[in-house]
Amino acid sequence: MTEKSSRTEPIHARGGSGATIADVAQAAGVSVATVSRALSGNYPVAKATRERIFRSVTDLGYVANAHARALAGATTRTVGIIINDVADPFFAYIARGVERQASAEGRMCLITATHGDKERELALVDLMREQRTDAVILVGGASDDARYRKQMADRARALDAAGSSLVLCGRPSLGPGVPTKMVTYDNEGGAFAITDYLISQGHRRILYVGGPRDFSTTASRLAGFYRALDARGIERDPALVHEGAFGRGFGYSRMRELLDQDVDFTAVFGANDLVAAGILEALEERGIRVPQDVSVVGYDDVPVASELRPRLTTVRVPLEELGREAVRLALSQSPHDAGASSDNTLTVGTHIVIRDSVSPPSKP
Amino acid sequence: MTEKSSRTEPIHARGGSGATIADVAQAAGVSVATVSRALSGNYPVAKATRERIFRSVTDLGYVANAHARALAGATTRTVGIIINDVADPFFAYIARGVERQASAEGRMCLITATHGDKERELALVDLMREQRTDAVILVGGASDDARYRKQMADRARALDAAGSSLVLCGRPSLGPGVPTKMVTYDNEGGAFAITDYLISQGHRRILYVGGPRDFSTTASRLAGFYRALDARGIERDPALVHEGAFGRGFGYSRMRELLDQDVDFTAVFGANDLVAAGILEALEERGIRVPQDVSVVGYDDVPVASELRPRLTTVRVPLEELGREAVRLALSQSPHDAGASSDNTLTVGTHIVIRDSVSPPSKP
DNA sequence: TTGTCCATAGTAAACGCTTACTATTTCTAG
DNA sequence: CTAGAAATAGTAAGCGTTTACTATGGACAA
Repeated sequence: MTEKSSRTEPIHARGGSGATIADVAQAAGVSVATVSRALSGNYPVAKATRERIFRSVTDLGYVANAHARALAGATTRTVGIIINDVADPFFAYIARGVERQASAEGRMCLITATHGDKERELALVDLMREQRTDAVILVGGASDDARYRKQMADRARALDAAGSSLVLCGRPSLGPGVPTKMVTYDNEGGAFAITDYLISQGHRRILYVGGPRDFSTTASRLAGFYRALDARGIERDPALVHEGAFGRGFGYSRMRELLDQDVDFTAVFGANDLVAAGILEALEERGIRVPQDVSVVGYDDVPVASELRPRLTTVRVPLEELGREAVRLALSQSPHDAGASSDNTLTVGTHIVIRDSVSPPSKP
Repeated sequence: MTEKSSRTEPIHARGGSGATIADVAQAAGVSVATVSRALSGNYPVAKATRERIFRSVTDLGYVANAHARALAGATTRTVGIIINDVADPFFAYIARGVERQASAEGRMCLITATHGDKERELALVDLMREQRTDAVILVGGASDDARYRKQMADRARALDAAGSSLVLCGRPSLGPGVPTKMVTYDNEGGAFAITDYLISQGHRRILYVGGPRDFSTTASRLAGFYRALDARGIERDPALVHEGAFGRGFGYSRMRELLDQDVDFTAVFGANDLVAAGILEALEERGIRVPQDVSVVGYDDVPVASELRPRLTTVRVPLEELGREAVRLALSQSPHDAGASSDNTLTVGTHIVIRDSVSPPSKP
């Protein structure tokens, strides 16, 4: 019996942390190596021995120390996900997809929130790096900032060097040569489709409200919006485009202002469903009927869209699917993207769902 | 130079995991101990040395290995939270509170979901135990099952023995003597208040719909409901109570059945807002006006409640606050509850919020 | 009988960090 | 000037696992 294995009480007496593998080994009368093998099952252990070990495990209520395991072994079986806000349905559904797929692949899921703070986002990536997660999934649009891009690219490289990977989910590439994987949805296409639908119903003066300025998501949706106008030969009118923020509050207050200013329009494109909800509220408050007097559409198709009255016509984004795919891609062995679009970037489609908030304009 | 410090490449060449503290030490020309001290800042290090070290750290893109740190040091700076579903707003708001408070206290947050599976819940507690989280927060009602209770009690003891703690959030105690902390909200009181409000408006025949049978949350809400009836001398009618599930779908389908059966009632108490949303939908479908023909109330005051038309009168539960408090309590040094209610159990209040879904009954 | 091979089990060296001791300077007081 | 106290650095012993090597004892073939 060596000195080491003879200790019976922890040296630092750290509040009596639970049983260790050594305790189990002692109780079962075998070496720690044998216990480790019996537990991981990747090496033959005699049946009788194994049973004795398992009995000791339950008797002692032993669970392995994940940190020791991570330190000694290879992988941590954890994926990290960074979102804006846990309670925002857009992110919550993506997180659900990530959580489900991760747990289906036997991983835990470390969820953190940036609350929209870019610096915090960078810090969180580092935190996940410290945790040695198998992958880190970065969700949601990104602001267009060169310094930020460079910093994130550095982290992508560090993650890559450590055998992990950075998955960009619904946000633009960090540039060629930066080792990332990407899963996105057809933002521009959805915006095009729903704008075109509005036009096909006879609308010509369409207000675009919401979405932060210089933000990738806003840029794509606006691009689709403009493309639809251009395709039908409708002039772009800057007075009709009102960026600002995502969120119900923004939709409500900006719509009120616009109503006060007597702008001429027959339909409103809310940058997302929450903005559209705010728009609907402002409209309702002024006694303007939807869709009889003005039509409204949103984007994302989160549950509010169908709670609203009238039910909101919007663009469906397969949020949960997006999260699932992000994990699949992250955990797949495919090499990272090293530039030109390889199969490391996956795009899921969007489509419009027609409900009750659009009709032909009353004043044609 | 010892053998150990002379190694320059990792023995297992594990896909080139990032720089280690030894690399930083070498680059800065000091010992690892000094680097460790400079980084944690809990021991004096000469200014020049410290600067040299920090320079090497950024040069190498070094971040500490959280697992090694957890293994060597005391705490993991992580709290675990177990909820039903990330995308259910009830849980999402609690999770947001947890996430915010945890990050305010410099902790990470491990979020997992049970999808309503009791076995999975037990397994998740073990997973968190493996992760050696500083605390594990268990959210939401629990089913009343002796075997389950015993198993969870065992885990509470194990967690306690390991210096961590189990926080029960919005669920009943595991019994006297089990070391847990609790934060709850006044479920019964809220149900009483809103039922009493309905009665004060003149309602006598009130339907109660939703909530799983043998579930702690359902039990408390029903208790409050009954207490209000009793207080006003209204007879309890079993035909008016319809347990089943939380969720929009249940509210919708059960309400349809009830409507077909011609049950006599003037108001409906939805076990939560989602159930109430389903109820509203079924009512709308049949052309029954709310609140003119029947009044409806919900519980929780999640965002849907104010999206609905009519806006739902409901009971406000300070969800985010609940999550925050759970973390505060978990991380506080107060000893665990060892039986009789000590200050380890905290109850936050609920109150009704009156909106547009209730009016006096038309047929009095 | 002897030599081989297989099934099991044990030994001990990492993994990357923290921290109790120890060692070396450099001050500061007497 | 010098003893003793700071201030600053280094050494090395863990922390709880995994796993490459070794060791042991039969079973089995020759």
